[in-house]
Amino acid sequence: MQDYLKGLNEAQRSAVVETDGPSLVIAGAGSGKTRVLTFRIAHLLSEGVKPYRVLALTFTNKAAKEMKERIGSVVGQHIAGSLWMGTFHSIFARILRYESKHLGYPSSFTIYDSQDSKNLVKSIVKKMKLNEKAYKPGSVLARISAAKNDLVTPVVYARDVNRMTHDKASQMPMIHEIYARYMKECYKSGVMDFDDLLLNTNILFRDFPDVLKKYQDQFDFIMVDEYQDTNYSQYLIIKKLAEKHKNICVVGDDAQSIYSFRGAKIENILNFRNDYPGYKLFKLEQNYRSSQNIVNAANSIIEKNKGQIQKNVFSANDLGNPVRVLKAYSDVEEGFLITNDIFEKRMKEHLEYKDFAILYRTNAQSRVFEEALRKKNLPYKIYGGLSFYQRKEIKDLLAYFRLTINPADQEALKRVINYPARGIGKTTMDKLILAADSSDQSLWNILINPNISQLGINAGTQKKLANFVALIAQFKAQLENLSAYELAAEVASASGIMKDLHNDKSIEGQGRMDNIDELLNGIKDFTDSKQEEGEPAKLVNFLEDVALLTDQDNEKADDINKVTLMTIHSAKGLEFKNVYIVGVEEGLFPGTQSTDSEKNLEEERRLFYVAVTRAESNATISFARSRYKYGELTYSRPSRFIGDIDQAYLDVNPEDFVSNEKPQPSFRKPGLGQANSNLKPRIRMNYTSEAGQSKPKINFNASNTSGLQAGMRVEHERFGQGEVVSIEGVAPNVKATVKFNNAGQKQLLLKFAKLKILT
DNA sequence: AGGAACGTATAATCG
DNA sequence: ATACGTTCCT
Repeated sequence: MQDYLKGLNEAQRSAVVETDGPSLVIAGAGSGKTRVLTFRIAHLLSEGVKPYRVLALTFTNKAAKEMKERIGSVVGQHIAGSLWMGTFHSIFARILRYESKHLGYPSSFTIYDSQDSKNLVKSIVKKMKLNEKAYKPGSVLARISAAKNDLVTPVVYARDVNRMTHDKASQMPMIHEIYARYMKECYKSGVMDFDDLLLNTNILFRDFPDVLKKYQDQFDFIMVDEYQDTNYSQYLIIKKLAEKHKNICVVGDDAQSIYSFRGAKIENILNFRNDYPGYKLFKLEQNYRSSQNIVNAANSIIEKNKGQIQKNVFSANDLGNPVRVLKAYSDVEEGFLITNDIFEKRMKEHLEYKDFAILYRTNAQSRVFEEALRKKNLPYKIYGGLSFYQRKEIKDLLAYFRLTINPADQEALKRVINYPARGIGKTTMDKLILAADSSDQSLWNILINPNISQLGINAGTQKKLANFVALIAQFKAQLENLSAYELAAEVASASGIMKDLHNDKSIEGQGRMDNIDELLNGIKDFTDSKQEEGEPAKLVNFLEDVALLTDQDNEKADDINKVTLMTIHSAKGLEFKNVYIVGVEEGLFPGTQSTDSEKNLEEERRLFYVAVTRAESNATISFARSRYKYGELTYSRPSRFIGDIDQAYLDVNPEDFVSNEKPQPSFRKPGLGQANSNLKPRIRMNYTSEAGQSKPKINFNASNTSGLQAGMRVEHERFGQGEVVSIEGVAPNVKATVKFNNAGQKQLLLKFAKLKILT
């Protein structure tokens, strides 16, 4: 049973088996951190700890899902399935739904994404008649977010001298007031933003000790991954939950702390010893991922930072190749150089596309690489940027879903009340909003109020409003009866979205239609698999998942073997054989915003460290002497970070570093690159190539499973072939446990599962 | 009310 | 460069 301990080194093994009391695991890059976490949880479970008494917080949903599967393969999927494992946001959203009544929220609260938040801020600024030039929604929101992450409420904010001085200095003295109104509007609309999920959890635990006690009792063991990137709000939640049993294990690496811009406090990991005296310290220092050259080069970078936890990361792998530095004259040439290199290396070394990743500082840099890759016909996938769920047509449909679940959701209402066009315009909306504000009610309440006729809206428009209300009410009435897919399909057609897109015969319109199809297919998949596993598969459940998705959670099956393009931030935790770090220039990496303080610069340097340590065999750094920014040609010098790398591990042409030479604009031949690059519609490959991919195979005919018995071989549409382990339950809720060859062990409800009996 | 045409501000990193 | 907002016209 304890075979899994055999493959671990000594430090890893201690970190796995010493589960009592507080532990701090300092995990250097590539040191097998995920294995340790996985085995530690599996170890707990195999010792008889109940899965629902284990809370494990990860950084992304994807990480949680993968870890769950790995744990499941040791202890069984059904056990792993009952773990409280997920991101902070998803776990505490779940708790907040159970406990929402304490806070006066509906349990069906919906979640604003950052665009919704921005729109709300914008409308508040307008209402307050503030200067819209000075109060940029993004900046205002950043201040509000920072306050929330520090658990500073609007009242406290107004008394906080530091914050107020800061706001005055940046010409936005009224932020505290915007903040107060923002909170009020969210409350009124029954919505939370991302930060609220954590803030409200804190409020819940602070004001309702019984509730806190319940969860303190429940969670015997708590584990937190990427602890160096937790903010104060997250820190305090964990601290309170761990207070009773004190079985808390945090894992992290101070050298990889890269999220201070969203409130992460590197101090949380540095001060762990003060919070939990008597803690055990485990240091994972052997890097199994990268060659010696890469580890050494990375070490020489991070050495330039001060105040770190002492550690000695080393590699016992091959020496490997030095870190290579490439110079390009322009951003376009950079694209060609890198893609050529990938093309040739793949041929020469018989590698696969998935062995290559292009990492950049900002999403805006992805474009030239996309174009270069496309010209060379190399398949690629992009993370970040405009994700699938941020597309207009998708957001429109999701807004209908949100409104169906929570009609008070104001941003959702504003978004779709006149889409597809139904003759409800600005004038009408202004009247409604005025009424909502003066009576302190949600827009929806105004709409369903019989006194609506007194608002001076003409009879024709009133009729249109009534129709809209009836439409949403009709959807709402079906929330319980219909599955997620059934209701979603109904909403898509009855709302008129399908018809509207169908009428648009342009290429873009066609693409939008495909996207809606794809979303519906995704919901179908969601519904099928939840039903098969005997879990709720209503629209509410789908929306819950979608609201908290990250870029990385959208990966498609046939996206696997492609070149990866992503920001360095999203590459954290991942690894690739060959990594290209591009745009390593002053003013871009480090960015101009980061060069003003040593603290910011150190974070940028950690980011660079993270980038280099993603590579297993080869790391290549490139910079361009000129590039387009905001549509303007700019010139740049190689980044100071390149100089941070010890020359011994570097392969660079010294001539490229004569950085004072005058850049030569003539290198960009007009007509090449930029000029002819707008030939094709800019649709991302990873979404175009597989519209309809998830549609059920037509010729899969499921067998009648009434006579299914343990030991039989079966085939499943998505999970492939497997063997029935056991059958339990009485009709119609018979459940089969099936061990699939590739997908692991699953429990399936026979009334939903489509299984073909093979033997 | 709703669309076309024009002007302008904009892109850091994320759940 | 382009996405977004405003203005103007129907």
